Amino acid sequence: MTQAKRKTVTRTGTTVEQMVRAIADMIVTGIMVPGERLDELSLAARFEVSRTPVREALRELGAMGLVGREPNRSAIVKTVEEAHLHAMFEAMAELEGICARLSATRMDADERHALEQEHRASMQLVTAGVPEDYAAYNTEFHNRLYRGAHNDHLLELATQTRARLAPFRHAQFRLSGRLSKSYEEHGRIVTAILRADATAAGKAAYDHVSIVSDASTVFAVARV
Amino acid sequence: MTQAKRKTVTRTGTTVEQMVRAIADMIVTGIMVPGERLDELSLAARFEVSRTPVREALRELGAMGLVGREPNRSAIVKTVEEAHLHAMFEAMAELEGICARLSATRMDADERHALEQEHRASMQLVTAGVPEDYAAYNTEFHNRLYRGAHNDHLLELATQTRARLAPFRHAQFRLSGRLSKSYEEHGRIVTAILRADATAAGKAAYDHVSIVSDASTVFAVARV
DNA sequence: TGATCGCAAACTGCATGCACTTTTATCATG
DNA sequence: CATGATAAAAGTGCATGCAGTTTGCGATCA
Repeated sequence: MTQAKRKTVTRTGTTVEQMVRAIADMIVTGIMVPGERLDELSLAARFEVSRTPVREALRELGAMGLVGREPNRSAIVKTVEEAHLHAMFEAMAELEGICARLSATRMDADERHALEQEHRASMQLVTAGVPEDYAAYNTEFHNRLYRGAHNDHLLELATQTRARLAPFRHAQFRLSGRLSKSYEEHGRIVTAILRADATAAGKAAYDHVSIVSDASTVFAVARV
Repeated sequence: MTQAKRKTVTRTGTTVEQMVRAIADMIVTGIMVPGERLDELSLAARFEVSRTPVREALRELGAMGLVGREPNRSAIVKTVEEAHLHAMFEAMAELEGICARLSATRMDADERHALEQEHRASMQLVTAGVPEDYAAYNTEFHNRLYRGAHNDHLLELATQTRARLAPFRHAQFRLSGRLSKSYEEHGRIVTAILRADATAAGKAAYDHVSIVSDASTVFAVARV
């Protein structure tokens, strides 16, 4: 049968897909900074492949909006300039609002139960005060909201937008007090959803993201 | 397809970009039907290029969500199955609603004026009764709404979603009466925006898309 | 000194080739 | 006659090569 080459058959498919993920990760985590050139030869060397798969990966990253490409010019990590950053946070807030609103009426009993349980459990993380741990939980919380809307496309848009904003939201939980504030805001969202109060849920989620936006912008401006 | 040799520099970018556009167009206009296989060699022959740029084009179309790709398998025109179709229309409605709501408070005088003028002018298209012409105007109308929100990211999400839905919305204006109905609904949106009534604009746009959704679903189901 | 031109190195765009995988056609077997 | 094995054909994944474009740098000249 097929011998699993060196790249074992983890859920990653082709070489290109692995590279897309790897590069996207570097951009999103800030290892690669906006404006940085991504020349094909270096990347090929770095990943120990030829230029062909690198080119395909860059093409895909371009379509994803993470890198900019112009003919006969190196791909560059896209600068999310301030205006667009604000736009993205605003869009994110709207999307979260929609997801929460729909979740309020569409989540089934299991989903509601899980949401509540997890939220309660997260209180420990707040008191523990480890930003990384809470950030991980936070991501899961929001994903739960996106899934709760029972709308695959919305899930896709929200996930995609969130991924692009990740680098700018990275340090938010280090701000003093933000951790417990976040917990409180989550609480409002959870309560509204459990009550099936769509409007309240939507508003709570919208506000939640807006606040994050304010908190993060400082950071983003400081860094870029 | 006979003018591949010399690329007229100005108009289109690279070969790949041209191909992406061409293929996307074929999918969107229904020339290529969902499920159809897009094998690299045939496309290469068709466009008189080698497989390399074809592969890159398919990669990009995959990222755009128009074609599905799995390792070692031909790319296929994506079937937007019914469940997801409904999800996408719903998401589209939400996005349009947001754009209209934001447009109501953010459009500047020029934009408002242009919106109104164009809408008025479109009445002629209704009486003329040529679905293709009205469809073209309709696209422009909606783009105007997206831009009016003054939010690049939202614009991107809306454009992207709309592109994916295009094949399923294609025949809507052939339905008897849909043309003038559409005009009326546009009118409601325009009026609300000119009045800067954000809530009304949002609702009108949401409803407008929802109705299109109903009208198109019949078509989609019948065809797929 | 500084600006400009020209050339070579670096890099991208695309073609071609080969290895491996999937699909299809053929044929043997119950 | 259906079924399963199997080999050829078709197709994808990636490497390599070459031509054209961009870029960096040094020589030339005002």
